[in-house]
Amino acid sequence: MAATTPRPRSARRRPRPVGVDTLERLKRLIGDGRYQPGSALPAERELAATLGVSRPSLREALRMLAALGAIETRHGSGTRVSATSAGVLRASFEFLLLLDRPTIDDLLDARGLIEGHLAARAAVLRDDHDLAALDDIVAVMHAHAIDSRAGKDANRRFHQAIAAAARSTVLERFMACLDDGIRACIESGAATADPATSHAAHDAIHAAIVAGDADAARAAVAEHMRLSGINAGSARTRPIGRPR
Amino acid sequence: MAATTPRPRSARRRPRPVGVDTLERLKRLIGDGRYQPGSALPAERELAATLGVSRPSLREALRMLAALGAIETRHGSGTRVSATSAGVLRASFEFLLLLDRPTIDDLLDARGLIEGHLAARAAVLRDDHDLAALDDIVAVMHAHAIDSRAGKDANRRFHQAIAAAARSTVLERFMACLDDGIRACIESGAATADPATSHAAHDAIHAAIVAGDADAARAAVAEHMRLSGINAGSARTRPIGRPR
DNA sequence: CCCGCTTTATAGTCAGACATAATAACAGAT
DNA sequence: ATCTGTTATTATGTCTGACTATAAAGCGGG
Repeated sequence: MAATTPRPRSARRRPRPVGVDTLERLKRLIGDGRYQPGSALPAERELAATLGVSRPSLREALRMLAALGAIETRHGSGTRVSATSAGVLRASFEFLLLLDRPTIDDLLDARGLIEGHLAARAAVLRDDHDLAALDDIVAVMHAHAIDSRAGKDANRRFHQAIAAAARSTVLERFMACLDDGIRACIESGAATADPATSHAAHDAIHAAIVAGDADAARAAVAEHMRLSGINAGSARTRPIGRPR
Repeated sequence: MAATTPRPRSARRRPRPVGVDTLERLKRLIGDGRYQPGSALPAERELAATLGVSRPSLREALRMLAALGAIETRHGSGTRVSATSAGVLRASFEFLLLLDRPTIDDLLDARGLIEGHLAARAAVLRDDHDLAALDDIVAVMHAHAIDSRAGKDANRRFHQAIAAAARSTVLERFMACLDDGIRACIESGAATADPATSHAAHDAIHAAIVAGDADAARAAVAEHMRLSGINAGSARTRPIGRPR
């Protein structure tokens, strides 16, 4: 019985809960490609047996992965690894907004910075495929009102296409988060989008990317953010969300 | 009992799992200030009874909140709401790196952009308190080698202090995520920090912020990133992490 | 050939019990 | 009176096992 408690106090580490430990193991399995993006995970009972944990513990791990945006679960059907990493930061960011309540201006400022950089990179790095995609989207935007269903959708895709052409997944994800937050503000009535200047601004950005002019692209985005699209009114420097 | 299944097929929405539903309810309670940051949550059994759900379901919700960085749980002690939102994006971002495997250059590029902006804002917005904090940290940095324990700690606090002075929680969080990722690269040996130029670069940034010169601050950060602190070697344009 | 039923595999949910860790209260020795 | 070791309490950690609800495939009848 001499070695019943062999671990010295200094190196003492708290044993991880099984659920958390299982999360790490699954993370690793997904990261190593054992479970490919878009593919189905084994059934809960089976996976629990494979990993040697109980189903409730496995479910805790799966729920954490779902909260992180890594998997999607459908009752009766099964669980699959998310096909893309596009949703990974979103839930966390939404929560961050809830806790920190930044002002709308802060969100717009951050977005302007990042999207300007993305546009500048896109102007340099874009290939024919990117340009073709942008052309298509701009055409759709011209064909629909900016505040229509199709117009909003094209608007979103326009910004996504720029981010994709810039070849920086990290900033692309950040941008998507900010976009979510700003969109939520607009839809909750805290700010309103002004359709008037949108077409012109988008065209300017588009033209700069086509021309391969990084500085012009950055400037066009800054202009777009500055005069607008967004009228935050009196709430401009107020924390977003409902008051506590 | 006529309204047992009143929902029409068109408005049919999938009922949320109890665990997910409970997550939303807790989010709301935290967001509304019912449970203050840093304060303890009721015990699991009690909270489960209050919310009218079983303990496993509540635990799923709590685990999701923990994965999002919103709460911290300690065996035998209890669960408390995180005192700050500093950890909220981290776990998600770590997972994003695992899935997307950006290059180190991508991380450095993003960090340079954001920190440059933060430094520029800090140069304009800083108050006496910020300047005093920066002075202290710079003094500590000069007193210790950059690769010592205390030096690394001061280095991290220096960047955090700049972010704090810039008054943009959103970008501050983004920066912290990037910092985590870059730090992980350095510690895993994929890149090495070069102590030689660090002091000079930090002093330049510090001086620009003290002088209130936004452009100089941005330029100093760019210089810091460029020549730099980081030697990524052959892995420079390789995806981070171990190969799949 | 198509529609609706049945079957089967899956996630959703709960109840209850026991194990383990952290903390506070208490009794004893110094 | 103070320090220390023990004990009691309360908290989370974990599992077993059963049952329900859903989705999708298979299958039969029209």
